Amino acid sequence: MAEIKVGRPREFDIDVVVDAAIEVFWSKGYDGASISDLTQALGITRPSLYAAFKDKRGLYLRAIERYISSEECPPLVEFEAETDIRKAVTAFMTASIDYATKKGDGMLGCFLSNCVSTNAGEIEGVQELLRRAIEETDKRLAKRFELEKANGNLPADFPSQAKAKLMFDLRQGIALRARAGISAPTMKSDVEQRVAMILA
Amino acid sequence: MAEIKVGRPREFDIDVVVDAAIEVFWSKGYDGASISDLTQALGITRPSLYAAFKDKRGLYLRAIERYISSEECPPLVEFEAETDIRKAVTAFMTASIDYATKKGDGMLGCFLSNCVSTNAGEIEGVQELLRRAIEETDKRLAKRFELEKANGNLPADFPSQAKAKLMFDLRQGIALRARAGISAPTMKSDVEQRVAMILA
DNA sequence: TTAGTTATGTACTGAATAGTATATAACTAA
DNA sequence: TTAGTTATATACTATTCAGTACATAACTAA
Repeated sequence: MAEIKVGRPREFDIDVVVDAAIEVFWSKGYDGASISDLTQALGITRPSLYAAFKDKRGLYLRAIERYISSEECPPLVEFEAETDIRKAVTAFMTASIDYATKKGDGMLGCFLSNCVSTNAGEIEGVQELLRRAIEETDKRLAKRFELEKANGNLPADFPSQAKAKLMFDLRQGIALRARAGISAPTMKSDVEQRVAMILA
Repeated sequence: MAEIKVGRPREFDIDVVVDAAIEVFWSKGYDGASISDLTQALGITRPSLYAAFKDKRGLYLRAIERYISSEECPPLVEFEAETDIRKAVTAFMTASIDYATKKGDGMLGCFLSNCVSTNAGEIEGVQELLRRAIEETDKRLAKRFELEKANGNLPADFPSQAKAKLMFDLRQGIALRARAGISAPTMKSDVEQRVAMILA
């Protein structure tokens, strides 16, 4: 498919704009974020927004897709980066807490957990994206465990799938607690115990 | 405080109305639920709504408070009702899955997790209510474990607090998965393993 | 240059929004 | 009965909303 460019080029970087949209949706919610809120935060005009994303829903779906596919999710990245499996699990839990609490008041928790999930039954296409995000994260976590098993660092009967889901689900609890204003240090007091449990 | 009643009495049961409001907010979200949506579902007129709850936010806070304080939360109630602790934990997990998946499409998951949490940073008073809800649930769960310890059904060093939070956090994962359309049977395949882990 | 194409800026539209004014109905207390 | 009080019903208002029309600016291809 040869890309033939004609006409005036777009004046903004679409990825930058979508990143900004994530922030707006995250802090205000889908219904709470008006087009004016968005255009102001994204630094583009209304017609540009509609030309690039068709409508508000189009921008929202695009934001979710970007959030899912980007390698930005710190807990997951840190889990995969740490060489020692115990340290990796610990990093996942710690990063989950930090990520959920460090951002501004409106962006506490997790974009998927505390924003997207609200519209899963309301906006066409959201539920599918959310489901894909969950299943892919489960797989990524389990993959690492399988690798450790192959290397003999985990017992052969280690239930990678179940443990992956366990870690994921625990993270949702952390996201909700962060959203409720519960502090990082409070949550971190349970990390060590949980890591031991996950690897038991 | 002697209640002196004067004038025309309210024609609707306020608790019934608030219950209906929970359903509307849960399925449409706070911003997504219009006053017209609400009055229609509650079967009352606009002026009645404003007279009884001051404004939309007042009704929302009232709905959250009722959801928290009511004994309706099935997982918690079943956890407290079962006599055997292992069966009780199993009941909690199973009921969490059933409760999150059995309701209509808009009401999947959990009202607190998948609706209220979205507005925690946006509407004055919501974060405090959410936090209270979490802390009280943690306490209720831990209390049961402490009771079992006193009766010698759990080891003396059983970390009731940590286990309570664990159960709560797992439930949030279940709520999110339900919201994403993941089925109850799929989630139930992990219950036995998780129960064993909680009581280990 | 020039024709064709696309993005942007301004200004707008019709619909939906939260909240209210006013009149009336229905109750209580005496 | 009657005066006082409160809920309801209808109808409204001012605002905000998502989405768009139209003119203009800026680019590409030739």
